[in-house]
Amino acid sequence: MDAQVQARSAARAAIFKALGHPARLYMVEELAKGERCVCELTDLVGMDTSTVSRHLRVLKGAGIVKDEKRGLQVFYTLRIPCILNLFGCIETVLESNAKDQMAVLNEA
Amino acid sequence: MDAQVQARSAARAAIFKALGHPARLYMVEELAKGERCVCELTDLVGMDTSTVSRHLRVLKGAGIVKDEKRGLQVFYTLRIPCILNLFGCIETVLESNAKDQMAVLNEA
DNA sequence: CAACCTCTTGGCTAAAATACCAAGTAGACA
DNA sequence: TGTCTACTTGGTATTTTAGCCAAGAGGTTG
Repeated sequence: MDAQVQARSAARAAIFKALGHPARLYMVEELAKGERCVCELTDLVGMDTSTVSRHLRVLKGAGIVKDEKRGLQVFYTLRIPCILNLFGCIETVLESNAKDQMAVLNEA
Repeated sequence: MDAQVQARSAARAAIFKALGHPARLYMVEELAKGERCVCELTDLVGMDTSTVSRHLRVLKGAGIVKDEKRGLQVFYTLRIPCILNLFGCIETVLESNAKDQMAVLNEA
């Protein structure tokens, strides 16, 4: 793994990493429906506002969302809609995992 | 975020999380070309065998790869080829980030 | 069966992520 | 101007992740 390959993998991995948290992923799904302010997302995930704010910063840092302040509120938007395409394959993996789990249970 | 939604997001996020490490992502890309034994992957990423083995366990735990022992070696294979479809969108995000970065530089 | 090879696991340490509360910032509005 | 609202940041404790070395497990081969 030379320096260039390393850098490429690191850049890609950073995006997956940003999506690799339940609350962040859920917020991304919600943002797919349209822009949301921090307060809405906070209600949605049921964590402290400060925690939600930090999660949003991670998503922003990865380039997945962008923010815009209007009045007192800050609205977040999905920057790259194709993120949603990812979910199809993820679902396939989950279904496959579930099937394997069933197979294991049947063996017992 | 009720229990069911929480569980669904957690399951999905776990897969992204597994992909969210440079070495693991690189190995997935390599496995896209065909099965590889641990020793080949170890050479490729240039880490300790034990570290590579642990990374592979993470990928296996997420249901992304499967393993098969043949003789002394253990061969890993991609379990769900559609994982590769994910990269297209990731690349879009990276390109978009790069553009923004350029814009910031030009402002200065 | 003894030496060897490939891989996994135990043990440990260092670094990073996550969550909360408290405090700060910035804008709205009486 | 003072206060309220929406959000971010500082500080901190806890948990998780990542890496290596050493040791074990499982198969091969002389």
